[in-house]
Amino acid sequence: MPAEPLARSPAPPDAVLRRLSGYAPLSPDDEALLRRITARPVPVPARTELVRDGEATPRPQVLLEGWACRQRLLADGRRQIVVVLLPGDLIGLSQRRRPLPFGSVATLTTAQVCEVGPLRDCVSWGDGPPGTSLSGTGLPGSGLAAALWQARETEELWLVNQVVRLGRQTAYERVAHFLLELRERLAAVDRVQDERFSFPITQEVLADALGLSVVHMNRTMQQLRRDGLIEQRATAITLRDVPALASIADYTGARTF
Amino acid sequence: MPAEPLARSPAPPDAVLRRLSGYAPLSPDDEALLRRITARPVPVPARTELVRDGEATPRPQVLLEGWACRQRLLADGRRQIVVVLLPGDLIGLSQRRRPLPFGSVATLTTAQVCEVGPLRDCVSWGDGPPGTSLSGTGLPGSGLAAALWQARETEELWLVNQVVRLGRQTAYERVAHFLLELRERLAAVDRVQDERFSFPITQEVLADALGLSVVHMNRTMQQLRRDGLIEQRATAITLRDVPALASIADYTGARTF
DNA sequence: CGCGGTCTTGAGGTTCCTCAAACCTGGTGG
DNA sequence: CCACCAGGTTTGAGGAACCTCAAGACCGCG
Repeated sequence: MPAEPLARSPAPPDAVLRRLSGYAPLSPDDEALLRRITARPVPVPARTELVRDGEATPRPQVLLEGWACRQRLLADGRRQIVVVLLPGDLIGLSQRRRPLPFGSVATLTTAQVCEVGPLRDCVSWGDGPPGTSLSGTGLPGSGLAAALWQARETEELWLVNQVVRLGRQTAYERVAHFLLELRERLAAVDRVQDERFSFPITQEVLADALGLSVVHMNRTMQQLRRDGLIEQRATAITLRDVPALASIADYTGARTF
Repeated sequence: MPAEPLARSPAPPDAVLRRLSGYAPLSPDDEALLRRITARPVPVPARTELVRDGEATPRPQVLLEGWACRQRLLADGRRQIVVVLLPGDLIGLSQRRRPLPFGSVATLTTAQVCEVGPLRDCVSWGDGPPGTSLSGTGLPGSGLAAALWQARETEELWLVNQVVRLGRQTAYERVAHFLLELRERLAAVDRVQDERFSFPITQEVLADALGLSVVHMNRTMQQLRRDGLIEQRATAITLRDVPALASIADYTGARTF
């Protein structure tokens, strides 16, 4: 921990480290590498494009502070946010043989971002679950590679959740489900206190994430407030009744099962 | 090609091989391995569960014939099909440290399935794009590992497509978009002739995939037929005007860009 | 011939959307 | 200090898209 009395309140040390160590035990070397790599974050304003759509070889980056999203725009201007990215999330780690229209990545708020090219070079993904290295043990490997693998699996889970929300849930259910997912993800990087967390996005963004119009988004949020399920003040939100929300949303977190 | 005059019309040799070799050049050894592994397909009836939801270590399988899907069920019976699986698609290749609610995998039609455990053991995913092995060349590696990697990337693309369809497109657009995606995927395994391909699923399945009710699904298909965009006979479908469909759906294929 | 599964049609209702305007809040400049 | 503005939230009203319920038609199959 730094000795200087930096009074920045929203700076729980190193979101990435927290995230990844939650997936697999990291060796001191792994931790040192991560700390070194993320030592020089760069401030980025809101609405900045971090990865262009169709880039085959995006620069590997990590989001240390602030929110971002992966999104796709339709020709007529409609926007769908595919997934919201939170502190500790990795961006552009996987390269492809062919450019694919995965959508662009852009910041939603001012953010702290860090290039982590070394992660791509230093880490052998071969240690991830399907690899040979540890297949003898029958268990996924440990260390940075395993954690990165698990992070990728988790990202896929978010996509599945998003599909279910958009395909088969009502507006009310969608918001509840989405809030619970955010809560779980933010808790993993120590950003939830008493079911309360920072919520720095506009209803327009929320609407684009959940496939709704701004107006309906607004009315749905009001309903949740009236029902005593959430409470919103300034740029923070409190989930007043997590079990009720979970029941409404049919929420199955990553830890359940 | 086999010498026996097997009159089975829908048996273009080895969908997996076609799929994977489209992603990266395969060595003769790779091809031999694939052929050997998929030599003994097992027939499976429709509506058979291939992977249970939440399984951490699913058995690696490959779909050689027929259609399947990854789906998630809500407590009240609503079903969302997350992704449709076609001949040549891989199932359950990635294992996880923790069981995650990815949804179950089930056949939609009678199918030919093959267990491919060796793929998990024999292949070092470390040769995939983010690995060290070929990072010196600046290009993703070649061979089976690279192809498997690319297959995984492509699956993620299907999820993104699905999110955009469900979140921001009308029923009409969704169907058009979905049909174009199927066409492209089936073409990759040589199952499209003159924009015509087998389409063995009911409107109920289609509805569950596209987040619609059966009734509305039906009316939407009728509209597409009336507009001369598609033609359906028995269990096959013909796309009569691909450019028009692409324009309606704002379709960006995997090859475009 | 009857039967189950699928497709189709009709009618009425709900959810969600669009358009439009009002309101609120924080910041800026006169 | 106040007028003004921009961005965001809130409200109202009417309409479009989509849903549910229910029944009938079709079709392959035993």
